[in-house]
Amino acid sequence: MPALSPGRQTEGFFLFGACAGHVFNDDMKRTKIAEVLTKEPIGQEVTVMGWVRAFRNNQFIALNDGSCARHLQVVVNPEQLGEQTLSRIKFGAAIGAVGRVVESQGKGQRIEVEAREVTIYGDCDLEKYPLQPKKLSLEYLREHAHLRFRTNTFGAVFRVRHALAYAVHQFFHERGFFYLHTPIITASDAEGAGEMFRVTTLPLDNVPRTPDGQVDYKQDFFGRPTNLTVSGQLEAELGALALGEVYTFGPTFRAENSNTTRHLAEFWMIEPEVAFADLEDNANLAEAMLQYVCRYALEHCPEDLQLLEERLLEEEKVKPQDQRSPMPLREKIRFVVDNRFERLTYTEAIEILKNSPPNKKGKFQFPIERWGADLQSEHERYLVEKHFQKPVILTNYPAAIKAFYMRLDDPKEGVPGPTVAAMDILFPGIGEIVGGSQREERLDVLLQKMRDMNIPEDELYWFLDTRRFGTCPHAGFGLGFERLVQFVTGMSNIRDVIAFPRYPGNAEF
RNA sequence: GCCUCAUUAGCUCAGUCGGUUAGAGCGGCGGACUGUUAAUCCGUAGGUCCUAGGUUCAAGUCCUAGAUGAGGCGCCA
Repeated sequence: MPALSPGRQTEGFFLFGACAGHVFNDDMKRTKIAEVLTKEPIGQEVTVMGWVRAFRNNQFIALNDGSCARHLQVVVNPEQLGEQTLSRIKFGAAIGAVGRVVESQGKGQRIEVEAREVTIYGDCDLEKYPLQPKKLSLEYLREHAHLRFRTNTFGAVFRVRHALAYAVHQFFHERGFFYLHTPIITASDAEGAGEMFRVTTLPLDNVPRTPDGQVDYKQDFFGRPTNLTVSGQLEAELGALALGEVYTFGPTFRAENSNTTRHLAEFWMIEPEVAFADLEDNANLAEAMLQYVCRYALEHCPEDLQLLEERLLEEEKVKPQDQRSPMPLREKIRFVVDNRFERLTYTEAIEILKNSPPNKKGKFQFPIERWGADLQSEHERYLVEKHFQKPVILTNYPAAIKAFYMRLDDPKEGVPGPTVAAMDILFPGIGEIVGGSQREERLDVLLQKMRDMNIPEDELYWFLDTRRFGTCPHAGFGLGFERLVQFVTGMSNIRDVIAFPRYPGNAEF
């Protein structure tokens, strides 16, 4: 690490990292580029630090420090600077500059910094540096994910991701929800949300066995088999039935061999759980939350979203017309904020799909024939993207295709079979972004369901205790955070909205 | 897990019907440049044509298998 200021390096870096504030070290104040560009403190001297994005005409440095999408133009005097320093101002180099903020003579920016002093913190060897000052493919950048934060696109994606995460907490906090940290390592695997990653300290090359040849988990760290969590829902229910309204927001793990643009083996999930709430309350909450966080991003990330919108436009130029987004990115987000989501039952959806042109013309790969079949993504896409052209909340699915904990509906005229109080929220381009339900709070109904579905009661005694003692109607949902980030940033592959994606065959970095 | 497509210079890609010495743009490097905006101009280096087999007088090009990547499907959030 190049010296910043002898004797105070450690403290300087600590402060810089810890509070992201103004103090860099005691004799040097770093002003963030976002602040310089917003406040435009003309005539004042500032110290800025960042990474060189372009050096033009031996004079003009485009400097970016990650605080915002825009670059600050730093103007240097090549004669005053000297050849030695001049030759080290290269794409990717970390530099600092001290100088006066002035109105720019050029057309591309309103203000610039006239540097009287330039410090090189870190050189960048461009023969070896994987990034180049040119357009790089997302696939290439994915292979260099440790450096892709330094590009315009990924800078924007991760600033927007942060804003969305912050907005999620703000939304729930404002409504009196408590943030509950549910366990990441869990012994429960009866929920059936997906394949699990085993957590063990047993030696794989010499696994202890019981006399009958089974793995002896009594000798494992926890004295029993444990896995990484696939959902915090069951634990969140325990919290909700005491604290009233809780939410979780944490990492979730699925060992499914999923190879798609919307699945990860490690992803972040938001799971609110609300006591004394039914399915309608649940749908209202999910809709309000999605609109709140989308509005927050529109208001707080205008420049990043503009950049991402232009990027998407550029990316879609090469696609045929019918595969392009019907609206520019920000308009699409605004549309979600301003319009009520379409709500309909599974039974109603089946009727629409049955009579839809693609079904009648045999265009669906899986034709809709009977009530009770699970909807394929082609059907969901038709409803969201063609029929309603807005987010859709589908409710009251057949009980047979949904999880055991969902509340059994009262029989209803015109509905061929038993249904549960489930809901899925479908977004254009993303598909299922939310899955939730009113939970089965009646012990006898729940036990019967568990027996029918072969779910062991004794392992879930703690879950069933909520129904044994002071049970109440309650509901909740799970929202895939990366899918939300996908929607808001317009990134088409989920691997590009999480810093270090985990998926089959890939755990780099 | 299944299906489809791709893999050629650092990156993005072209390479005709199987035929002589595999090209371009960008990027890099060297130089010029005191108002640039993906700066510009001049010069220059850079190749295991993914790997292993096979067909052929001859393979970047055709065939087989594998690896890697992308997209779609399933599983879901």
